[in-house]
Amino acid sequence: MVTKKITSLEVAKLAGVSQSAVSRVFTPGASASKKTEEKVRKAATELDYRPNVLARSLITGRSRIIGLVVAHLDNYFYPEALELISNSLQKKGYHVLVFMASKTAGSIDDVVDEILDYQVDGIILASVAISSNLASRCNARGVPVILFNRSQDDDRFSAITSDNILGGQKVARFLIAGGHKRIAYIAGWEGASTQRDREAGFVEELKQHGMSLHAREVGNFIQDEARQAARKMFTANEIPDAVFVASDDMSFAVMDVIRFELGLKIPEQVSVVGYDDVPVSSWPAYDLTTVRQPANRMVAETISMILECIENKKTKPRQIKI
Amino acid sequence: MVTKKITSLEVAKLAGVSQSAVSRVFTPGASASKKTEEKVRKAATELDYRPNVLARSLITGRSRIIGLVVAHLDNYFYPEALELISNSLQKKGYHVLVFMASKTAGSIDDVVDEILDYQVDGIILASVAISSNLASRCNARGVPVILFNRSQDDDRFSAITSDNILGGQKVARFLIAGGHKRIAYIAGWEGASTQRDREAGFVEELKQHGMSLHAREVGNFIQDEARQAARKMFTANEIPDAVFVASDDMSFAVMDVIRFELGLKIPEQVSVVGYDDVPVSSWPAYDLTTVRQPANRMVAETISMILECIENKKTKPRQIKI
DNA sequence: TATTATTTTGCATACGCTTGCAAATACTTT
DNA sequence: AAAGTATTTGCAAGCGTATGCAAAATAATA
Repeated sequence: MVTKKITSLEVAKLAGVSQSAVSRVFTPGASASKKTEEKVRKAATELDYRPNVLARSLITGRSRIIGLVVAHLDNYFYPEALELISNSLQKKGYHVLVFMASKTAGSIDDVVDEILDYQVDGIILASVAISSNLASRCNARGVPVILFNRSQDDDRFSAITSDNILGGQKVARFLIAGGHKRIAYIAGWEGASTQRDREAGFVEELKQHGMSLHAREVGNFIQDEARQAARKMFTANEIPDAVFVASDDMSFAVMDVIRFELGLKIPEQVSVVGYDDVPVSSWPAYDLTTVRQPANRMVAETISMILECIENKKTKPRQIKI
Repeated sequence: MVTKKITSLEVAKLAGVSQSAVSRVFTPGASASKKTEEKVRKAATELDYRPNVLARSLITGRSRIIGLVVAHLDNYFYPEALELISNSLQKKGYHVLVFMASKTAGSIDDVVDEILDYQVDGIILASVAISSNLASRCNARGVPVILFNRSQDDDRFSAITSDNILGGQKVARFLIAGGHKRIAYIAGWEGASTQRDREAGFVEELKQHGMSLHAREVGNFIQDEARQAARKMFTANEIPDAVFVASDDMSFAVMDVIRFELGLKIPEQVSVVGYDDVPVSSWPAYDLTTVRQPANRMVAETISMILECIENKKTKPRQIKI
């Protein structure tokens, strides 16, 4: 039960070679003759040996671990992203250390500190903001930080987002084309760049067509608050005939209020448009019109960017819109 | 930019103490005088020093990393569980290394190998089966393995499940009490213990009341297949007046088919009962009757069990039903 | 075959930390 | 103040691996 740990040294002994030889066999790109390689592999299998990644990291300085910070997994856009990210990294030989961050400001910094303790090769922040102080700390340690689905006015790290402004514009055009006159908006958390851009694009495009928001509430990307917002908005004097909700997640809550609490018909009396295109939105019970976030392309971009930063320390951070 | 790494030695120099002293200050339970502690902490803050977890692990043999294998994040029960697990472990000073496992059998073993490379202190398999061979390898290395939401006839590892038999029974009683006569079942993947137990309890309880399944199809826990199953089941000659679906995730697909493809009323013409109680099920658009899986209690039990195994190597694996 | 160019190998050191041990310091007690 | 006890400290070894260097083995060339 208390089985001894198998080290490269034991394998070396059994194979009749030096410890370095064993190491070389398991280090891609190192030189070892066919013959020793064979001997070593045989011994390794026999002893069920596998190199200790941690010890290796200590020397190489690379852990092949990527820290991922996620705020809320209840918005279904994130499980999807997480799955994609983890899978892609796995293929490249990296692995994901997950950290949950409550939205309380300070906690993020603590969390990132913990991440750094693990000597991660890079950090992905999914919809999470980072303090300027912490940013420099990561920078100082040469750990690249990438913002996923959020951008920040700080050129010390890269940010991957979809083109939320364009997305907002498209929704506006869509609703205008549908002949809607009283167009409303339910915002997400106003600290989020995604929220700001979506709204900016939306309002801007309305303006281009000589229209303005008929009503506006804030849902903070939280279903409960979105429900409140919807109740307020749709019990007012003149209710909107269309509403753009800043995330699918909130949209569902809004639709529920509109249909089941207030008894209005969607889309006959009110049109609802969401954002993200999470799987549920295509389920017939909601059948939500929504703006597709190209999650897989965003993830692909994120991965390639973070790997590039890791391989090549001098890569400059970039902000990418998809 | 290429900032030197700050090691305990540098802190020691600055603080005017030995390197061991620094280590002791950062090792809970080690002895250090008030005075040195102060000096060290001051120097550490000044240099922004934090101990290297990896180096520490190399010595202590504990990495404070838990490997978590998840198959599919698209069933919303798992994001929830993942969030809970990660949060709880974080509180205990552990962290989660996530691995996605495609359902293809072999890949699980590869994945677990990769996990072991990281010298994890324990492994949690969420709804994933493990080969017997691998089980012994983990055992040999003294790495506890815990099955979450699945059990297996192998007493080398612990398993945490809810009482799926009881759950199935309850559903049967509920439907019988509702006066249903033609009760059907849509199964999950038949290799899963959760599926088997749910069905066993369900069928058993029907039998107790002198009834048997009116129809049965297999959905494999996959929405597409559940849809197929529903189509087949509800276009037959005598359609069921109630159906128990082995997971919420499948239930939604089934409901969609019943309501929107076939135009039947739920619950007037057909009753649908699911399993898991994922958040969506309580949304009014579905308003699904479902069996609550006590996710937080299951997680709590999982955590306490795995920690116990880690602290105390001689803890025997146990199978727990909640 | 003798010579040179190339590849393979082992030795020894280092990565950043913890920990047993013994010396040194601080605190009690008579 | 001396002896004894408890606490703190530094030294040095070691965790399991990668890697520069020089020696040894092999391949290529003359």
